[in-house]
Amino acid sequence: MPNLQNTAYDSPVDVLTEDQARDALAALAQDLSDANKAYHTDDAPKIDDATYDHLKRKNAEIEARFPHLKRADSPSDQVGARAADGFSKVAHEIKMLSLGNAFDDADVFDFDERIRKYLNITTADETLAYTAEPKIDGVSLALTYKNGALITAATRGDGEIGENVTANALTIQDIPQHIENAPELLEVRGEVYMSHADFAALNARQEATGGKTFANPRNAAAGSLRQLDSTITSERPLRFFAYAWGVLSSPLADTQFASIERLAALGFAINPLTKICKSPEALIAHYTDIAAARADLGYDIDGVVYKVDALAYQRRLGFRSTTPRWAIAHKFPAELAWTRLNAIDIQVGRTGALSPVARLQPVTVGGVVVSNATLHNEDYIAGIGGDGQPIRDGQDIRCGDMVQVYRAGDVIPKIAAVDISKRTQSKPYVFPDHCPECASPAIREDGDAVRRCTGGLICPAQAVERLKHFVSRAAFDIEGLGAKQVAYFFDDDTLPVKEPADIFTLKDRDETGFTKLENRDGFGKTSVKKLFQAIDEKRTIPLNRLLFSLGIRHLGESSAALIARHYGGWATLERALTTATIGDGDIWDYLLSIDGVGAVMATSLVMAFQNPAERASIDRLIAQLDVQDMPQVALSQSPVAGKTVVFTGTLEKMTRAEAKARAESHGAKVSGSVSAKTDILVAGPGAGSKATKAETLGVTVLDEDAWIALIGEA
DNA sequence: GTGCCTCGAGTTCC
DNA sequence: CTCGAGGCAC
Repeated sequence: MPNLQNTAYDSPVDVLTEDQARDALAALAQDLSDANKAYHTDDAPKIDDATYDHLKRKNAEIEARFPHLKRADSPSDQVGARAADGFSKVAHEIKMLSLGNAFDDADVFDFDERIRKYLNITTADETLAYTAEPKIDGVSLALTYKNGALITAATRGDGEIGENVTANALTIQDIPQHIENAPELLEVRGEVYMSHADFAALNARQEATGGKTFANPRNAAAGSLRQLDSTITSERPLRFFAYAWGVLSSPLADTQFASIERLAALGFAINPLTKICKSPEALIAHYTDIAAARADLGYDIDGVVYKVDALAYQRRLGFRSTTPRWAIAHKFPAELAWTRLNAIDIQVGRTGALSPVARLQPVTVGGVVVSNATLHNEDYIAGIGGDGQPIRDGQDIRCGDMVQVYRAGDVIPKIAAVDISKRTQSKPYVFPDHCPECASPAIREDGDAVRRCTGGLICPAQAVERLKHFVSRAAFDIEGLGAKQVAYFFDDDTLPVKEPADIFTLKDRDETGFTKLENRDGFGKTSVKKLFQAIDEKRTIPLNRLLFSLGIRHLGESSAALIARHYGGWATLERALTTATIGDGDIWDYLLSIDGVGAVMATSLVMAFQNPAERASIDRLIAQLDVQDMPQVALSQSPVAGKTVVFTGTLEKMTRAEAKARAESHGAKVSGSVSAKTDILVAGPGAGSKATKAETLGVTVLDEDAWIALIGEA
């Protein structure tokens, strides 16, 4: 809590005596540090943003007047404090995607083969070339230039929305503020990084001044780029390599390599190890060269990126949901570390899944201290992979074992191997067959890898996880009511929140609460008022979010949206699912006719609405809400939007997969066989029975050129 | 039945 | 980020 008895907090700075100022700075350092800690570690801010900013400004004012009183632990030097609140958001016009991964040579050959198959290019044909360049281990940044002037710099964020760090980017030497002879609009993408030498010097400096040291150059680069005060960023030796582009008013060139060279000509640093390779063998050779040079580069890299060189091919290959088809990252083998497995704990998830977690003797792997690792499931501990094949040479994992840890994808800690020569436990780990939280039997269904608690709604662990899911970002996303808070209310005897509906009755119940919320530790009048306001705001909720929030098994964010769009409103959806029969009838058939919905999902959905206890809980929730209908989907402009299309015969201008992907991007549905539902048949040479059938049914038949003209593509 | 591709669920550390 | 499972095309 702010140290309000300290009068300096409210006194004008210019009347402070030196002693008062010294006290005030000490109190501010303490309060701001507490606030940061609460904000970051407890997920429960003790003071609101306005107060926080006020205190921080006050601190800066006092320091400005009494520079010699500035403390070693001054809050103005603190790294990462509430930075996320400080930057405005920037939407990426073209999404910043991640890349698929290759871990060995075979994956690289597969990549090449996939591309050749998609484009219908044989190995003998040398028109297919790739670029290969080191994958810098830093922070991605998108720089937008208008008429040659740097307008915005945005971090990747979630790929769609990033943070505006323009002021900080302007302080980076490698990033030109003005460029000549550039397209009117140019978005340059690349990586911000810190060299090993600069990283070591920075940490030494931080240590000397009592500042925070960084675990590795990437964290240092990320932390420096996200400083709210750009004068701090300007003192950090950040560098930048350009490797891609986003929106452009005119093309840079017609190959990847030439485009990057063009960026170099415009004044951007590009990586000197970028090379053209004409075969997977050449890619792997360059990878080996880069791996050999890795230690001497002077900056961190975590692999080599391969991209199809011809932009025309890149365009044809297009994108999968989260990655481009025309690029892949060939990763270096992960760093490994040995440590002791102290215990195996079992966590219970929202769906009742029992997940084993390894508690490890903390160990540094890849610059980060790891103390937990996922063990996935029963079979994984026993040494059996998902395909039934042995993993870790079939070795099982026991408590007390020395295990080798790595971070999969440089993030998730996993166990690579076990040293059985150091084993002390003579018996294999026995996976519990009862829920550790509610003691209900935990069973494993046929063909299922996970064991699940059968307690359902009565299992407290499941109930809490369901609530956490309910308030999560893609569901109700109530500000100030995160996982920590829901768990707090779940265990609170005077104001219990046991199911979603209880969240919306909190305010009324608080009126009669024994110790009113605003009088409790960690809450205040303002924060409670804000919380109730945030809850009220979410009483109006779109159908897709509501459906997702219910936490029905097999129904994730995108499937919930799919179902919501098909039914449009709560009343329609509720009526249908309440009266549906599993495996039979019109409603069942309709559910299965939705592209992307199968029997498993449909069963799960119907059961949730027809299980009396679960249904009662849903009804109590709905009584508190105003569920919004889904907006009518804006149909694509294309003349083929909503039409069902079938391709037959030989396609000469594109492959099957490509034709399908492109038709779908215009809103058409592609089917394999001609039926009464078919709108258009695209027939290439050699079309057989399908063409005949189409004519009988009166379906429009087009040749490939006519189809391309129709969808308006050259 | 096999082989993509996408989604869902669970996980770690900052 | 990864694995497993669901859904669908071949």
